[in-house]
Amino acid sequence: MRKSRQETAETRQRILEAAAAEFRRSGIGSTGIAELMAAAGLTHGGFYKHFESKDQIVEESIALATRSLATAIESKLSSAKAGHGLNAVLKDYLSAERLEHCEEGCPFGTLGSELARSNERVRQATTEGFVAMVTLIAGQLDDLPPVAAKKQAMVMLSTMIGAITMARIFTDSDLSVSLLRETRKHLVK
Amino acid sequence: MRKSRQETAETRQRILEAAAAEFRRSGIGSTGIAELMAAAGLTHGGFYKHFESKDQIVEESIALATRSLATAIESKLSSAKAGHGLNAVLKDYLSAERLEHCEEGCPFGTLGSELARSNERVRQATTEGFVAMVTLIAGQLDDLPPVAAKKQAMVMLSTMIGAITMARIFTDSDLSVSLLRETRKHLVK
DNA sequence: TGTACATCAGTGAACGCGCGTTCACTGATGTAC
DNA sequence: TGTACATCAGTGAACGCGCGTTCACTGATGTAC
Repeated sequence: MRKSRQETAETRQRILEAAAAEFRRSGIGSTGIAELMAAAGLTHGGFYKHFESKDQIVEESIALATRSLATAIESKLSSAKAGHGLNAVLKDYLSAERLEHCEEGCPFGTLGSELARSNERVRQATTEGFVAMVTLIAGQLDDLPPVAAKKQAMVMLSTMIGAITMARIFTDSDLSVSLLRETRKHLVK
Repeated sequence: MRKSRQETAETRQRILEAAAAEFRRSGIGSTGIAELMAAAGLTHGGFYKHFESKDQIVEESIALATRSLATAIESKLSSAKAGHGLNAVLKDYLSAERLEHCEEGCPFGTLGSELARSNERVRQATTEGFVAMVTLIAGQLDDLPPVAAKKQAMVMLSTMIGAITMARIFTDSDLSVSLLRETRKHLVK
């Protein structure tokens, strides 16, 4: 049952989005092709009509997830009052909702240690995503010269990532909430 | 070829140490029982004479790894001049050597996102390890009241974890080095 | 202390399962005339 | 525009492999007398 070109393209995109969510929810290694295709409403056999390998969809879905995050941050920044953009981003990123919903969360936070062991292309996509987000955040630090702003933004972003990563591990949810709150206070000052 | 009680205990410890290193090097999901037993100089079949399951050794080896890290931090703190303990810890934790040698590194940094998906007991061991390390670091912040010192220490530690996690992902080693350096400067000030 | 038997650490083959990938097949879409 | 054929998205069975776990076996250690 061949599909039209448009349907094929839409299906590919649907698989990609399902993958970006499933990988963030369950991890890259623990998410099988069958699981990810089922999340897109298909059976596993058709996967290879759209992607060459699991490696390829990992790479593309990480790139998609970082682009989504960048878009979300941009929209938070542009809808906030002047001078309050960063605060809005922090409030969103370090919120209880993001803590719970890995599948829509920051791929650096949900997949960090797995990405460090991924192949060159995946790590390259991740690095580029990180740099793009650093640039966005640095744009908000207009009281600093550009180079210093980038350095500061880089530290801020990795601080946020460390906080959400650890908060997701803790068995004590008070501790999680406290870490997110204190991190926000620390970065906002 | 039964072994003496002492030999058996030593072997168990050797397997545990090998596991703590292999899990940090290659990840929990990607490290097989056979691989970990080989690293301890044994074959896979004997594993179940010492541990009930992979889950059990994961839990015990995470606890071991966090204790090792705590010991390393304590030793850095006690050998540094008064008031320079934190700086010594930061210099060590955020060093190029730790960046390279995952197998001896901080289990939070090398395994963070995998730990978040682990079972309750593993997450419990991780949470306890984190709190123990926070207490150590808070002890150095003697210009703050105890509660504030704990909060500050908690943010500091998760900042360090975020930085080493991201630095291990980047394909651009200048970026990694820069992130570690800026994080150190940020935390020392 | 010496002896006979029970215990058990370690080995390597085997089991069952899940995973990434391949393949033959189906039938709707795309294309050439 | 209509027709005949080629293409190919999607299905589900199958393959090969690696993994966690089990098991029969070996021979050295532990224990009871």
